[in-house]
Amino acid sequence: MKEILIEEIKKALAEVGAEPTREILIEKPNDEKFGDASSNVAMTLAKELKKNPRQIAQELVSKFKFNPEQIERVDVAGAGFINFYFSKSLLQQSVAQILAQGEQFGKSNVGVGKKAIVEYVSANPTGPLTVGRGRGAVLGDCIANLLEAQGYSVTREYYFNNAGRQMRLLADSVRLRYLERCGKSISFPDDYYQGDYIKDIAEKIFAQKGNTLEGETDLSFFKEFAEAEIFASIKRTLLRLGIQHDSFFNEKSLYEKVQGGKSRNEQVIDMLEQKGFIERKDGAVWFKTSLLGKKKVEDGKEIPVDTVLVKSNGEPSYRLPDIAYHITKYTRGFDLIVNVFGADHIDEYPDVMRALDVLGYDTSRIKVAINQFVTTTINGEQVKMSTRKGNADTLDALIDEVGADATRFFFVMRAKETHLNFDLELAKKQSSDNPVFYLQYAHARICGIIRVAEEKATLNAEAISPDFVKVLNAKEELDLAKELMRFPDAVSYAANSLEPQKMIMYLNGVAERFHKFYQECRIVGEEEPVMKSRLLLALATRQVLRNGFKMLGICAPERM
RNA sequence: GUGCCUGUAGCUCAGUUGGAUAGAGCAACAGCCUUCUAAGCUGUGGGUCACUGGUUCGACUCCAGUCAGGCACGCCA
Repeated sequence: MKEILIEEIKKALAEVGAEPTREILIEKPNDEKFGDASSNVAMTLAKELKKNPRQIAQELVSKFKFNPEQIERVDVAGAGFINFYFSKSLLQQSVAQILAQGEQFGKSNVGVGKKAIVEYVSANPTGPLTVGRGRGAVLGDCIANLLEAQGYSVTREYYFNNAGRQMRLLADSVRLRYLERCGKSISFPDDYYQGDYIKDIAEKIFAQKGNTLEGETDLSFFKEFAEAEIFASIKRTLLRLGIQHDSFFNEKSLYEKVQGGKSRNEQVIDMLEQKGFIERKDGAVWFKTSLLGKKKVEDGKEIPVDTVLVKSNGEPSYRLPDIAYHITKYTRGFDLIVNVFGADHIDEYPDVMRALDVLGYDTSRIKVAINQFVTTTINGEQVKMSTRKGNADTLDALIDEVGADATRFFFVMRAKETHLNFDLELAKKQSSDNPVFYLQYAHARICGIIRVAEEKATLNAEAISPDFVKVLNAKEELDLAKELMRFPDAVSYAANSLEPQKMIMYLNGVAERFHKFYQECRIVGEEEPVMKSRLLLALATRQVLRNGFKMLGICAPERM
C-alpha cells in the first residue's frame, strides 16, 4: 500500500516538475482524523521550490489518480500534510489477502538472494550465561528472525575462544576444587572463578575418576572437561529460549596455518603492513591506528594511540583475531553482517572497522547492535553480575522463575540502548502485570471464539468463503483490518533498524484493536453473513499475531 | 579526566529523515460480566520532555554547554 502511495506521489511530482530530493515518507498519523496515511513531502519541498507548502500539496493532490476502490479521498491539512483515507473495500480485501497469504503474510523479498550473518551470544565457555548475556542472545535471535522474514538467507553464528588466560584460570579453578573434593586442603585465589558451578564440575570429575588425578599438574584434562560441561550448559540454556546457532566459529582456527603457510592472523598483519599501517617496536607488533585518527586526551593534550596486535611474548592480542574473523565474514560471501554485543565491547569495534576500512572492505555492510547492560535488582537492591565472583544471576534461574516467553519478551520489549532494569521480584510475579500476557491473551481469545463458533454453528472456520469480507462494516472491524494491513511495513521497519521492540509495539496495537472489536462486536449468534465475516477477521488477526510471535520467538497459546 | 549510551506522567517505557493537541502499560479513582475467556473494555486525574542557551516558519527530536546515572578506557578476553 505504501508503495502505491509513494508511486503516485512521485508521478505527481514529476508532473509538477519537482524532484524528490529526499526519500518520500509515508507515516501513520497519530490522530485518526488525519487519515490513514500521511506524507509531509510538500513541506520538505517548500524551501527549495520557494512556495507555500499548502499550495504544493494542493497541486500534488490535484494530479493524483487513485483507484477509488483503494483510496477514498485525499486531503490537505495543517501546514501542508497530505492525508490519505483508505476506502472500505481496500480494508475488506486486505483481510482476504492476509488469509490467502497465511504464514507468508508480512514477509518481504528485499533480501532474497542475499546472505546475512548475525553474530550473537559469543560468550566464552567460562561459566553459565548470565541474565545480562540473555539480552544480547534474545536480541540477536529476534534480529535474525526479522532478517529471515525479509528474505535473507541468515547464518546465526557464535564466535568463541577456548584458549588463553581466562581458560587457563578456569581449568586451574576446577583443578583446585577437585583437589578440595579429594580431601586436600587448598587455598583458592580471589581472582579464580568462584561460582558453585566450578564445584559441580569438580564433583563430576571426582565421580568419574575418583582421586586418580590428584597428582595431575597438566591442566588440559581439566580444561577440556570444564569446557565441554560449560558449553553443553550454555547450549541447553539457549535452547530453552529457542535459540540455536547454525555455526560455532572457534577463534583458534585463525591461528592455524592455511594454504600458503600462514595463519589468517598473520595474513592480516601482512596486508596491513603492505598498506603501511604496521610498526614493530618494544618487541610487539602495532597497528598504527594513530594514522587513522585514534587518540586519547590526557591533561588537555591529545595523544595519538596505536594498538597492539601481537604482544611482545608473541601471542596475538584479541584484536588481531577479531579483525581476521571479520574478514572471513566477507570472504564467506555475506552481504549483510550484523554484530550483536554488549556495551562492554564497544571499544574494540572501531579498531576492527578501521582495519577493514584500510584493507578495502566495504564496512557499510556491517551493522552493529550494541545493547546496554541489564541491571538486576533484588528487593530494590542492585546486584552486580560477574561470572567470576560467582554471585551471578544466571539466565537459567531467570527462565525457571518467569518462563521462556516472558524472558524473551522482557529482553526485547525495550530499545536496546536503554539500561534495562530487570526487577527479579517483579519478574517472578506471574501476574497480569506481565505484558506478554496481554498479547498472548488476544491469541487465546481468538482461538476460544473459533472453537465455540465451530461447535455451536457447526462450521469450519478455515473453509469460510473469503467473499464474506465484504460484509465487514463496523468501525471496530475496519480499524482492526487497518492495523493488520500495516504488518508488512512494521516488519521491515523493525528489521531495517534492528529493533525488535518495534514489532512488540505494533503487535500491542493489534491486540488492542482486537480487544476493542471483541468488546463491541459479537460473533457467535450473529446472523450468518456477519458471523462469517467476523470469523474471517478473527482468523486474519490470529494469523498476524502468530506470524509476529514467531519472529519474537514466543508461543501462541490456544488457551490461557 | 576522555569516549559511547541514557535522562519524557508516581513507576516501567514508546515517540519514524525536525511537523498537527507529547502517547501506552502499570499504579490510583469511577464504571462495564444471565450472552464468544473480565489476563479484557470504557472514562478521570496525572507533564517545566533533566537544566540553560542556540539554529528556524516550527525543537522531545538538531547543535553547544551544564547536571545526574550506566558502560568502557591494559602488550586481559
